[in-house]
Order: sequence, then structure tokens, then C-alpha cells
Amino acid sequence: MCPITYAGAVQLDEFRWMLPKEGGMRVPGVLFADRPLLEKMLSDRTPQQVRNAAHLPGILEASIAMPDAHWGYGLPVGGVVATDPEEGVISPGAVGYDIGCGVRLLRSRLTRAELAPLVERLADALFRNVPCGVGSSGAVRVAPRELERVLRDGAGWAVQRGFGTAGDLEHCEEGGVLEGADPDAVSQAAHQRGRGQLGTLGSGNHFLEVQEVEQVYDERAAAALGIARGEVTVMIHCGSRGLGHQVCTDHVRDVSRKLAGWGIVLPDRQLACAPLASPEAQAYVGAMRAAANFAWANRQCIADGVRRAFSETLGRGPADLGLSLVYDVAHNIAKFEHHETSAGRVRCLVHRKGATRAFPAGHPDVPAAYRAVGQPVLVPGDMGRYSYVLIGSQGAMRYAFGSTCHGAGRQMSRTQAVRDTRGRDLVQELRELGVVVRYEGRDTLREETSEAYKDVADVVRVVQGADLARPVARLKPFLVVKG
DNA sequence: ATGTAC
Repeated sequence: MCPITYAGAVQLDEFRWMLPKEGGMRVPGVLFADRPLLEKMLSDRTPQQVRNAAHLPGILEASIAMPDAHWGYGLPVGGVVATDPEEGVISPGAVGYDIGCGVRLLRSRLTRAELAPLVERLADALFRNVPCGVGSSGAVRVAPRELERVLRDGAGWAVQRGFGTAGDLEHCEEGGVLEGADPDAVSQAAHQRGRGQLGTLGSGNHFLEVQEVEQVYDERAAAALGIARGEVTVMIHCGSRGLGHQVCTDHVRDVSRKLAGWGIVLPDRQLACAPLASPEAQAYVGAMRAAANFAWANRQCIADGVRRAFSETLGRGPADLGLSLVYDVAHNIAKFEHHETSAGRVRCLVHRKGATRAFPAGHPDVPAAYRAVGQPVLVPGDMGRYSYVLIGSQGAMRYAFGSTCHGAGRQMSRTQAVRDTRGRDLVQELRELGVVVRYEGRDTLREETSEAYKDVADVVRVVQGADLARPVARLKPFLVVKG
């Protein structure tokens, strides 16, 4: 029997393709995709970047790409790479420039109909309370010494400052803080860039959406997560702003200079990495954790801005709105975890870059309230269509180091999207779709137009088919704030 | 993603 191959990828089953070991690859590559998504992946350099990452010293099992994967810096966005803690390395490029970037979902007890007469005013209030755009700042004042506490304590710092409640922290991955952050490994330049940016959304694909739960696929899981059809949710997508960007820049440069000395040869210098035992790796790990904590604090501050905006607009106290946190999960991060491999149960460093942790039911790291159903996974789509809430499934542990997809993935470059939408009134088009929008930046809406993204439903179908995660609900936006 | 070029 002859296996089906397509452009060098060997089909393993309906939703998995293997890139066989060749040259200096230490492990094979695995692409999660159906045929149409595989073809989209093959149209950029994603498979080559997956192969390149398979050269990383100490990489375990496979170099993995999720169905929303597309070309990125060194490793594709949508890449998962696990390395051995003794023999292996950490690669800043395999975490990405927006360290700690992730998604937070709030739910309410409001309905869209209730909000309908207030949508324009709510949009103004959100736009006012949550600054957005490149270089946006000024939402939260932080003294220079206090920034160190942000970097150590993450979302907990924000709660202590009065931005939210202790209950919020229980519904964050890791409680909203990675232990072992080292603020001293974060350069002064990074401190300065980040200090004014807490509570701000940034730009690019970052957004804030008010959505309606339009479809529930799993009633039991939805009930556990506290969401129900017809209710309003708020989704926040953002990261560590200029601070995380500067941390990545600094440490890519530092480890890049030492590569030859360590005797590490890589097909792409953008994958520059450091042996986990080296001081350089320790410094990056400490700085990366600090930047991730900044991102968690940032999303916590933004959630507070959202609650204030709702409160102002509806004339009700924040406690009456029921705007509670469903979950907050990062999709650009590297973490030490235990996983079952062909060599048995091992501790490993899992790099997730545009990939989301997706622990299944019963895993001790899933919050107690959700442990019987699995870890929530938040998957944004695009501003004209929908986003998904998923829960982690067993196959994620078996095939992908406890990981799944993180979004729709672009299918059109920013420049092409701007060119293709020239002359169209996207504000009006979105209005006709029932979406009210506020935005910063001349080309933001064109760059982020629906057609620039793959249909996230196609991505979800693959992760469901591969048993990485299962759909709980689909969320339809009706108010979008973008930078 | 990003003080979108050091």
C-alpha cells in the first residue's frame, strides 16, 4: 500500500501530515490540516520553517504546525516545539515578538437586545477607556519601581491595585502569573517602552469585541463555563506591547552572538537559541516570564476598562453587570510541562507560538470549576464572522504537547488586503453586517478585513477532527474596537 | 506583533 503524499508531506490520517526527516532534521515535522488548509500552508514557507525548527538541539518527537499556521519569524505562527530540559534549547524566535500575547473572555448576563439602543454609546465608552493603536499609552499610571512588581506578579498586581477581583485570577492560565520572572533580565529600554502601555490594546490583529453567543455545541461544557446562547460576551486579544517586543529583540541579539561558540548550526538564524543550561537561556527565560506577566497584567487592566465602560453606559454598578472572567490564555509563550512521549513521561519546555494550551478534562492545571470538562481554549476568527470557545481534548496530549490552534490565520498579506479593499466603505459594510466599529489608524480596517483571514470554522473542524480540542460555542461580534 | 528603519 502506497501512502498518499502531497508536496513531500505524507498523509498520516485525515487531519495529519508528516514531513519526513531529511538532512539535519532531528525529528520529523507534523502538520495538522485537511487538504485545503494544507494547500494554503504550502503556498508560503510554513513547511520549510517547520523543517528548520526540527534542527533545534534537543527537540522532542516532532516539529508541529497547527491548521492556522502561516509564515513567521523563524518558526511559523501556529508552531509548537518541545525541547529536552537537559539537552535542549530555548529559542526566543520560537516564542515570538509578542511575548504573552493571548485572549481573555468575559461573559455577562446581558442580551444583545438589551444593549442594542446603547451600542453607539458603549462603543464610544470602550474606545475612551481602552486606548488602542501603535504607541498607545496612558491608561494606567505606574511608577518605575512599581513596574518591577507588575513583571513579577502579573494579573495579581492589577487585582491588588483594584483592577478586578481575586476571582478573576482563578480563571487565568497559571493564575495570571508565571513564577520565576526576572525583571533584571528585562532591559531598561524595554522597561521604558512598557511603562506607559498597561491597559492599552495596541494594533495589528489585536482587538476588543462585544459578542453574542450565537450557537452552543456542548451544553454541559457551556454550562460549566457559565455561557449560554443569546448572552453577551467580551473578547480581548492583546499582548505585552512594546515591552515584550523589546525583550525579544534584546535576547535574539544576545543568543545570536553566542551560537557559534555553542557549536549550534541552524538553517535559519531567526531560530537562534541558547542551551537551557546556559546563563543566556536563564536570562531569556526570566525576561520572557516577566513579559508574559506584563501581558497578563495588561489584559487584567483592559478588562477593568471594559467593566468601567459598561458600567458608565448602563448606569449600573460593576457588580450588577455579571461581567465575570471565563478564561484568559496565552498563545505566545514557552513553559516547562510534563508530557508523555515515546521515551515515557518527561519534563520538557513547550514553545507555543500562535498555539494555545489545550489541557483535557481531569488535568490538574485546569481550574477546578472546569476540570470535569477541560481547559477553555479561546479562538478568535475575524471581525465580520465569528470566534470560537473550545475545550482541550485528549488528542492534544497525545499528538501536540497539550496544544491546539489559536485563530483563523491570515490568508492575505496586509498590503494585499489594503489594495483589494481600496474604495470600499468598510465601516458601512460592517454596519450592514450588524457590527459597529471604532478604530485607530488609517488602514487598520482594510488590513484586518474578513477576507484577509481564513474561515476559522475550517480551522476548528481540523482541531476537532484531530481530537486536539472540541467546540463549545460560537460567538458573533456586534461591536469591535481595533487599533 | 512593533516608537512598522539603527
